[in-house]
Amino acid sequence: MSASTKLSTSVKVLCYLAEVHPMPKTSKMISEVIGVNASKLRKLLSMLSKQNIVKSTQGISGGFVLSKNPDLIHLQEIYCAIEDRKAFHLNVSKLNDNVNDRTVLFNNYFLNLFADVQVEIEDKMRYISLKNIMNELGIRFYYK
Amino acid sequence: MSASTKLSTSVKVLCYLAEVHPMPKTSKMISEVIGVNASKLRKLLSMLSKQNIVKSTQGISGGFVLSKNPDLIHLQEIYCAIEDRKAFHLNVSKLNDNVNDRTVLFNNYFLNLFADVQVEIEDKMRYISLKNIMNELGIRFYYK
DNA sequence: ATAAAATGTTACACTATCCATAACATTTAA
DNA sequence: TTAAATGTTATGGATAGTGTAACATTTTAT
Repeated sequence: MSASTKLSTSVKVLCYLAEVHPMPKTSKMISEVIGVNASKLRKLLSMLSKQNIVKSTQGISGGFVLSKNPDLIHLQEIYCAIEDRKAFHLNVSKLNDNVNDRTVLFNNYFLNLFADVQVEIEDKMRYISLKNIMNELGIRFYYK
Repeated sequence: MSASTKLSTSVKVLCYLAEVHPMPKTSKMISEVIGVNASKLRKLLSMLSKQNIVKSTQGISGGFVLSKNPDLIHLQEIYCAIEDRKAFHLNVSKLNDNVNDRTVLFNNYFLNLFADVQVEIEDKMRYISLKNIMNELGIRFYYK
């Protein structure tokens, strides 16, 4: 799953959980609504759970619930929860005998450039909440 | 080759061509300096040639030359020359019977968001010229 | 307590993509 | 005319991604 696909899938799931809040939904139920394999959803949701975006409970009548209000969940934290690798990733040259100072110089330059870009992307996402998205898409939700 | 690797490799090559300007350099020569396979370099350089960033001449004593001054070559045009796909690419769901209006809604939302991000990245790159980079890295070049 | 049912994680076969290189057709200048 | 360069296609091996299954672990309802 690409970073962008993971992000959009996560948002779809979270919007669904916001709509049906506070009813816990199992990965199987979500799978049927979203159309993504339940096992894969569990992997995604387990990461969101570790960052306290959703709350999971096991056992009978368990499932997943939003752990905070949609206006407190931002795209940036979703993105960081599901993606450790950066959006722009430089495959720096393997260090061998042929690597000279010049190569190191270039690699550092692009590493910095891509880091800058990354920061800008995350800044943009930091100001978009789940509530923003649902409002924009005309999805009603109930919370608290 | 990832987009970022193609970009940094291209810049390395272009800097080298700027340094030795106006002497044509063959893909084999460049390969030995940059440490990237000559065939792969030709593929990259052929794309740069189509966007008039380098000029190629075939035959004996042929090779590649910068086609304009380093201060007129910007990262954005290099990036566009070598990469058709966007940096952020949404794998939109295959359209089947299960795809409902909701899915289309989400896909459009993220398509727009990623397009915005793409524009910002390109804007950033539009203001970085090859000359900027060479100055910053302390690489002297001769042109015209 | 026990069993049912959920998450969380690992494993796996299959596929697709990537990558380095080779091979060859095409072009061009000496 | 020929040598030598680019431009493009092909290829085989490695690598990564995908969808799914399997199973251990946890937890609640009875």
